Amino acid sequence: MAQLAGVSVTTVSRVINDYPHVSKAKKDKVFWAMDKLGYVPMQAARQMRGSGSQTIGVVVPEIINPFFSYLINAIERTVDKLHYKTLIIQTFGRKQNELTALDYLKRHQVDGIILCALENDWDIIKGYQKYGQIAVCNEYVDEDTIPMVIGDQFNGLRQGTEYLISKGKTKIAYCTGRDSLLLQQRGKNFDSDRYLGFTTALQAHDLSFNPAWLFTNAHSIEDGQAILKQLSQMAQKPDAIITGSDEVATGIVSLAKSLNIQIPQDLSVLGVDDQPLAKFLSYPLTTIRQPITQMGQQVAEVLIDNIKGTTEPAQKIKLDLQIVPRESA
Amino acid sequence: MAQLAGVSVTTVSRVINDYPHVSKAKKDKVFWAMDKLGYVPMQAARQMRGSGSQTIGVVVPEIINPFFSYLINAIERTVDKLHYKTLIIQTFGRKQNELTALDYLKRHQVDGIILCALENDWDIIKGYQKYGQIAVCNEYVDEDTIPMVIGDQFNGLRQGTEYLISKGKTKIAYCTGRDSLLLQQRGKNFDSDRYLGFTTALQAHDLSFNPAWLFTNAHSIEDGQAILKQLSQMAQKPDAIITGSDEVATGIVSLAKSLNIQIPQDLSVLGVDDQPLAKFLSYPLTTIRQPITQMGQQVAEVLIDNIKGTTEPAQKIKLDLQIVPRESA
DNA sequence: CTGAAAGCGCTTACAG
DNA sequence: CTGAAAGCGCTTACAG
Repeated sequence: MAQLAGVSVTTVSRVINDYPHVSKAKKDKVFWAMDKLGYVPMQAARQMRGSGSQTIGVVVPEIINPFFSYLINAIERTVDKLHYKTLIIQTFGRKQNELTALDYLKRHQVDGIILCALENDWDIIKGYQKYGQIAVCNEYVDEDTIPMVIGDQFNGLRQGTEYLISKGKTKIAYCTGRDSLLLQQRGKNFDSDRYLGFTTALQAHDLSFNPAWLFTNAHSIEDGQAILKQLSQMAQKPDAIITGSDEVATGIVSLAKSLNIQIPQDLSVLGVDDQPLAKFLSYPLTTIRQPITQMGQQVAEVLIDNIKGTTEPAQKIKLDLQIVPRESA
Repeated sequence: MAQLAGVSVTTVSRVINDYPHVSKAKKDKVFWAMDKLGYVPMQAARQMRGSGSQTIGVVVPEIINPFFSYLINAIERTVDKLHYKTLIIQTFGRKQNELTALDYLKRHQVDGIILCALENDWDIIKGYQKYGQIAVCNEYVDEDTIPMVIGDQFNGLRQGTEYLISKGKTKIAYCTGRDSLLLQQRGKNFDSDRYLGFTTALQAHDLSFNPAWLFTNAHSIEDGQAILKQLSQMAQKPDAIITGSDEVATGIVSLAKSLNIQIPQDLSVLGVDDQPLAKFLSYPLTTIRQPITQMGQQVAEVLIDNIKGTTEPAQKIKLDLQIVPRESA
C-alpha cells in the first residue's frame, strides 16, 4: 500500500492514526491508495504493538436474559458512535469465565471492560486494573478508582413498597436472587440496598416483616411458580409480594388462576425490570423499571472517557428507577 | 517463559500447539513454567502469523430478539465444548455491518463465520469464502459449497395451516416480515417455502387465499396491533391469522379484548418461534416452534468440522418445526 | 528431538 | 514534514 501511494510505511501509519504533521499531498495519496486497494489495517498487528484495539469487552452472565441483552444493546449503540467495537463475553455465572474476560485486557484484545455482573471477589478483579480500564454497571463497587453506573435500588424498592402500602397492602413478602439476605450500610451493596429500601418503607408505616415470607434463590419463572405453591399452603398468607425480577413475577401470576388466588386482590405481585413482554402477560405486571438504556449509555461513555485518559476521579452514577403501575398490583 | 523452562521459544511454541515430537522432559518443564508464570499465549501474535484464532464469528440482526439470543446461546455452548470462542456481531439490518463482520475472516480475527441472517446478496458474500469458512443458519442458500442449517419452513407452515383448518377455520390471513411475497421453487427460499407450505395446505382442502388478507412488513408487537386494527374494519373478515412471528401474534392478542374480538372463536392466532414468554401471555400463544437449540448446535458443529478440514461436501441440514397447541388458536 | 533465525503487519523512537 | 530500522510475540521452514 505504501508502495502504491509512493510513501513510506511510516507515513501510511501516520495518516491512519491521524498523526498531526503530514502534508496534504501525501495524505491524499495514501487515502487514494487505501481506497483503491480496499485496505483495512490488521487489528492483530496493532494490538501486538500495544496500541489500542478500539474494542471494549462487555461481560454479562448470559444474553438470553433480556435485561442483559437490552443493556448490551444500549452499550453497543453508544460505543459504536464513539468508533469502538464491542466484544460480548458471557460468564454463565462461572468465575473462571470472568477471569478469562479480564485476561483480554492483559493481552490488549480490549482497551477496557464493562462488568455487568460480578463473579469474583473484588480483590481479585482489582489486580487487572493495571492492564486497562474497568467499569462496573448494575453492581455496587466501593472503590474510588472504579467508575460505576447503577440504578438507585434503595429508592426504587422503597417507592415500590410504598406503592403496595398505598393500595392497602400490609403483609408483604420479599424475594431475593441470592441464597441469603445481606445487610450492610446503605450504598454499599445492591441486594442490601434493595432490602433496606423495602424495610425503610415498612417502618415508615409501622409495619414489620415476617421472616417466614422471605424467599431466597428466586431467579426464574419456575422459581416463581414454586414460591406461589409454598405461599398458598401457608397458614399466615401475605397479601403482596416483591419478586425481585419480572421472571419470578411471571411465574407467580402464571399459576394464580389454577391455585384460585385472585390477583391483585388476594395477592399483589410487584416485578422488577419492566421487560418487553411484561405488559402483555395474563396479568400485566406492575413493576419497577430499570433505566437500562441510560445505564448502558452512561457506563459506555464513562469508560471510553477513561480510556482516552480523561483522568478525573472515577464517576459514580446513580439513576432513578420508576414504578410502572399495571394490573398485577 | 522459554528462559524459565530452559528451552528455546521454538520448543515452547511446539508444546503449546501439540506438535508431535517433543520429549516428555521438556514438555513437562514448559508446562511447569507456564503454570508458574500464569502464561497465556497472546492471540494477536498468533493471528498475525496466520494461525487460527480459535474464534468463530456469529452474525445476527440483533440480540434483543430472543430468537437470536437463544440461537447464540446454543452456538456458544457448542463451540465452547470444542474449545472455540465466539465473537458476536450485530448487523442491525445494515449491509455494511455484515461486510465488516466478513472482513474479520480476511484479517484472521475469526476462523469461520455463522450467518444467522443475510443482508447482502449472495454474490458478494461468496467472495469471502476464500478467506475462511462460512456457514448459514436459518436462511436458505442454494450453493453447494456452503453448509446450511434450517428449520423446515414448508412443512412447519403446512402443518400449522392444517391445524387451523382442523379447528374449522377456512378464512386464513397471512403475514410476512418482508415487503412483498416471494414465490420460488420449493426449497430455494425461506419466505417462499413458508408461503408454499401455507398454500399447499389450503389447496388440499379446496380453500383459497384472499389477497386482501396479506400483511407485509410485519415484525413487531406494534405491527401486530396495527394489523388487528385493519382487520377489525374489514367487511370480509378472516377467521384465523398466521403471523410469522410471536411478536406479531403478541400484538394481535394484546388488542383483541379492547376491539371486542374473541380469541380464538372470532380469530385464531398462530405464532412462530415459541418464545420463552409465549405461554404466559394474556392468550397463551399457539405457535410453531423452531428447534433453536438444535439449529445452533448443528451449525456450530458443521462449521468447526469444516474449519478442521473435514472436507466433505457442504452439509444441508433441515430440522423439523413443531406445532405447540395453546389457547390462541 | 531441538534451536537459531526470519518474518507476519504494524507503531514508535530516532535522525534528518 | 518524512523515512529507515527496531521490535511487539508468535510460528515455521531450515538445519542439525
